[in-house]
Amino acid sequence: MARADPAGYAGAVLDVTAMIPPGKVLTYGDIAELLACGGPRQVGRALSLAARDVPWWRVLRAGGRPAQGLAREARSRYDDEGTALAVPADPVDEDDYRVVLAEARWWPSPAQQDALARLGASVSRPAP
DNA sequence: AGGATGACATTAC
DNA sequence: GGTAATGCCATCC
Repeated sequence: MARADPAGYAGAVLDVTAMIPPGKVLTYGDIAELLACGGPRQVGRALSLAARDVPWWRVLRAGGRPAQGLAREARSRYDDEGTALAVPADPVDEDDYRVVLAEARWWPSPAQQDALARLGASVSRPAP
Protein backbone atom coordinates (compact mmCIF):
# COMPACT_ATOMS: atom_id res chain seq x y z
CA MET A 1 0.00 0.00 0.00
CA ALA A 2 2.15 2.87 1.16
CA ARG A 3 -0.40 5.04 -0.51
CA ALA A 4 -3.12 5.53 2.06
CA ASP A 5 -5.43 3.42 4.15
CA PRO A 6 -9.04 4.34 3.34
CA ALA A 7 -10.01 4.37 6.99
CA GLY A 8 -6.83 6.19 7.97
CA TYR A 9 -7.23 8.92 5.39
CA ALA A 10 -10.93 9.21 6.17
CA GLY A 11 -10.09 9.46 9.87
CA ALA A 12 -7.62 12.26 9.19
CA VAL A 13 -10.18 14.15 7.10
CA LEU A 14 -12.78 13.71 9.80
CA ASP A 15 -10.31 14.93 12.39
CA VAL A 16 -9.66 18.09 10.40
CA THR A 17 -13.38 18.63 9.87
CA ALA A 18 -14.05 18.15 13.57
CA MET A 19 -11.46 20.76 14.52
CA ILE A 20 -12.98 23.49 12.34
CA PRO A 21 -14.50 26.19 14.60
CA PRO A 22 -18.15 27.27 14.20
CA GLY A 23 -18.82 30.06 11.74
CA LYS A 24 -15.78 29.04 9.71
CA VAL A 25 -15.46 26.72 6.73
CA LEU A 26 -12.81 24.99 4.64
CA THR A 27 -12.70 23.80 1.07
CA TYR A 28 -11.94 20.24 -0.01
CA GLY A 29 -8.74 21.41 -1.67
CA ASP A 30 -7.63 23.13 1.53
CA ILE A 31 -8.02 19.93 3.53
CA ALA A 32 -6.12 17.98 0.90
CA GLU A 33 -3.45 20.65 1.02
CA LEU A 34 -3.27 20.51 4.82
CA LEU A 35 -2.95 16.74 4.78
CA ALA A 36 -0.46 17.06 1.93
CA CYS A 37 -1.89 13.87 0.52
CA GLY A 38 -4.44 12.79 -2.09
CA GLY A 39 -6.69 15.33 -3.76
CA PRO A 40 -9.96 17.17 -3.22
CA ARG A 41 -11.97 14.25 -4.57
CA GLN A 42 -10.48 11.90 -2.00
CA VAL A 43 -11.51 14.29 0.78
CA GLY A 44 -15.06 14.39 -0.55
CA ARG A 45 -15.17 10.63 -0.76
CA ALA A 46 -13.89 10.31 2.79
CA LEU A 47 -16.59 12.68 4.03
CA SER A 48 -19.23 10.77 2.11
CA LEU A 49 -18.22 7.64 4.00
CA ALA A 50 -18.14 9.54 7.27
CA ALA A 51 -20.91 9.37 9.84
CA ARG A 52 -23.24 12.30 10.45
CA ASP A 53 -21.50 13.04 13.75
CA VAL A 54 -18.96 15.19 11.96
CA PRO A 55 -19.59 18.82 10.91
CA TRP A 56 -19.45 18.01 7.19
CA TRP A 57 -21.36 21.22 6.47
CA ARG A 58 -18.20 23.18 7.36
CA VAL A 59 -16.50 21.66 4.32
CA LEU A 60 -17.52 23.05 0.95
CA ARG A 61 -16.29 23.44 -2.59
CA ALA A 62 -14.15 26.25 -4.01
CA GLY A 63 -17.29 27.98 -5.31
CA GLY A 64 -18.48 28.48 -1.73
CA ARG A 65 -21.28 26.00 -2.13
CA PRO A 66 -21.73 22.69 -0.25
CA ALA A 67 -22.55 19.40 -1.87
CA GLN A 68 -25.77 19.40 -3.84
CA GLY A 69 -28.62 17.77 -1.95
CA LEU A 70 -27.10 18.72 1.39
CA ALA A 71 -27.37 22.46 0.83
CA ARG A 72 -30.78 22.62 2.49
CA GLU A 73 -29.59 20.80 5.58
CA ALA A 74 -26.32 22.72 5.70
CA ARG A 75 -28.13 26.07 5.50
CA SER A 76 -29.66 25.50 8.91
CA ARG A 77 -26.20 24.99 10.38
CA TYR A 78 -24.87 28.17 8.79
CA ASP A 79 -27.81 30.15 10.04
CA ASP A 80 -27.30 28.71 13.51
CA GLU A 81 -23.56 29.34 13.53
CA GLY A 82 -23.83 32.75 11.90
CA THR A 83 -21.71 31.80 8.89
CA ALA A 84 -21.43 34.51 6.23
CA LEU A 85 -23.99 33.61 3.56
CA ALA A 86 -24.68 35.28 0.23
CA VAL A 87 -28.24 34.82 -0.93
CA PRO A 88 -29.45 36.28 -4.26
CA ALA A 89 -32.23 38.87 -4.23
CA ASP A 90 -34.56 36.38 -5.87
CA PRO A 91 -33.60 32.83 -4.86
CA VAL A 92 -35.23 30.22 -7.07
CA ASP A 93 -34.86 27.57 -4.35
CA GLU A 94 -33.87 27.19 -0.72
CA ASP A 95 -30.65 25.61 -1.96
CA ASP A 96 -29.87 28.69 -4.04
CA TYR A 97 -27.34 30.39 -1.79
CA ARG A 98 -23.62 30.73 -1.34
CA VAL A 99 -21.06 30.98 1.45
CA VAL A 100 -18.68 33.93 1.45
CA LEU A 101 -15.36 32.12 1.50
CA ALA A 102 -13.57 35.48 1.75
CA GLU A 103 -15.12 35.86 5.22
CA ALA A 104 -15.82 32.35 6.34
CA ARG A 105 -12.64 30.63 5.18
CA TRP A 106 -10.66 29.46 8.19
CA TRP A 107 -7.02 28.51 8.31
CA PRO A 108 -5.48 26.49 11.17
CA SER A 109 -2.65 27.72 13.35
CA PRO A 110 0.95 26.70 12.51
CA ALA A 111 0.76 24.13 15.28
CA GLN A 112 -2.48 22.81 13.80
CA GLN A 113 -0.92 22.72 10.35
CA ASP A 114 2.01 20.73 11.66
CA ALA A 115 -0.29 18.30 13.44
CA LEU A 116 -2.39 17.89 10.30
CA ALA A 117 0.70 17.56 8.10
CA ARG A 118 2.19 14.75 10.14
CA LEU A 119 -1.25 13.22 10.51
CA GLY A 120 -1.59 13.14 6.72
CA ALA A 121 1.94 11.78 6.42
CA SER A 122 1.07 9.15 8.98
CA VAL A 123 -1.89 7.95 6.96
CA SER A 124 -0.05 8.31 3.65
CA ARG A 125 2.73 6.11 5.02
CA PRO A 126 1.31 3.63 7.58
CA ALA A 127 4.77 2.11 7.86
CA PRO A 128 5.36 -1.55 6.96
C1' DA B 1 -4.88 -4.69 -17.19
C1' DG B 2 -8.08 -1.19 -18.50
C1' DG B 3 -11.97 1.84 -18.03
C1' DA B 4 -15.44 4.39 -15.40
C1' DT B 5 -16.87 6.97 -11.21
C1' DG B 6 -16.82 10.55 -7.61
C1' DA B 7 -19.75 15.30 -1.33
C1' DC B 8 -13.63 18.65 -6.58
C1' DA B 9 -9.98 22.48 -8.47
C1' DT B 10 -8.47 25.40 -11.77
C1' DT B 11 -8.63 28.01 -16.07
C1' DA B 12 -11.16 30.30 -19.69
C1' DC B 13 -15.27 32.86 -21.61
C1' DG C 1 -19.00 38.71 -10.43
C1' DG C 2 -20.58 33.71 -12.00
C1' DT C 3 -20.94 29.80 -15.31
C1' DA C 4 -18.84 26.25 -18.57
C1' DA C 5 -15.35 22.98 -19.87
C1' DT C 6 -11.02 20.22 -18.77
C1' DG C 7 -7.83 17.89 -15.73
C1' DC C 8 -6.22 15.33 -11.32
C1' DC C 9 -5.97 11.59 -7.86
C1' DA C 10 -7.49 7.47 -5.85
C1' DT C 11 -10.78 3.74 -5.59
C1' DC C 12 -14.17 0.36 -7.60
C1' DC C 13 -16.05 -2.63 -11.40
